[in-house]
Amino acid sequence: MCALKWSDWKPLSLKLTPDILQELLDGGQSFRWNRVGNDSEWIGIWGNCVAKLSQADNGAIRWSAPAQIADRVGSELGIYLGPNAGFAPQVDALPWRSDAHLAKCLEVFPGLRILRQPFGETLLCFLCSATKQIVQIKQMVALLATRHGREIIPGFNRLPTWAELADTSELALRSCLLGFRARYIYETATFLAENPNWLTTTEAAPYSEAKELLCLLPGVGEKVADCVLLFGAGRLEAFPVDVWILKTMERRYGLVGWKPAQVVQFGRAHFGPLAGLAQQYLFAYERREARR
DNA sequence: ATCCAGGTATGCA
DNA sequence: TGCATACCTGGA
Repeated sequence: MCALKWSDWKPLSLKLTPDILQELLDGGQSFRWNRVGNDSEWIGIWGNCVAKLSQADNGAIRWSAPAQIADRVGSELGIYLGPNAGFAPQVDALPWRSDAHLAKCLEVFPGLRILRQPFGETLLCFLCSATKQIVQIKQMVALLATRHGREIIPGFNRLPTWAELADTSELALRSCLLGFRARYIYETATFLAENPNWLTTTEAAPYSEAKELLCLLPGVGEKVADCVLLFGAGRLEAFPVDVWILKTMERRYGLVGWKPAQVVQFGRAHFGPLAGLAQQYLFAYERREARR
């Protein structure tokens, strides 16, 4: 066995505080980033990519990847992390001038962005997410990769493709800690195996049509569909409403007793076509308050 | 021990 | 259309 060779560290035009980097990588958008040791280094897997991020004291972030795939990872990382300039123009277009709470959230998490993850695996991850905490979702996803995904480089597996999942069984999936989600994932896999272009078509469809299509899949409701479109297709108009956003809307916006569907309407009307970006800041803020 | 977790589908008024 | 309940199971 030979030790894995990593490429030299290269700079990213990304600079964040450590806690905002954590919020970005491990705050519920993605589920395959972990700290290396106990310090300022992270290792993550997405698609066929493996990368390490390292943060200097001034917040500047560098990346490295296994030498033999470093070129590819380098260019994919640029897509994954979003535009070099970040989301500054989009953030500025949010209604923070007339919304003091939103302004506060933007101020507390400067530089927070929306990841652009592979569509199919974002769907898989959020099918795992129903009534589970991030830690547990990460366990499920890790088991899926270990048991059913192919090796990218020694020690690192990608997630199984939908075709590969269709070749497993509901029972095999249940043993990946999935519980009742196993049936959803298996049935979705069966459907996608019979409709090979479905995901590609859906990803390319206009937002509302894509959302309707996703909601046809077993286990996919409004919330999951919006997460998949926001984190896996860059659709910033998607406004996922989970318990945290419900709580935020109740506590900060006075929408006591509103149901998720009503909050979705409110969000789109109040925050506009980039509502999903606002959602991420509100979400991060509410969770931080809860931990205090 | 017991309770809950970033929902969704289903059954019943 | 609206509301309650079941669904799995590892952690807190």
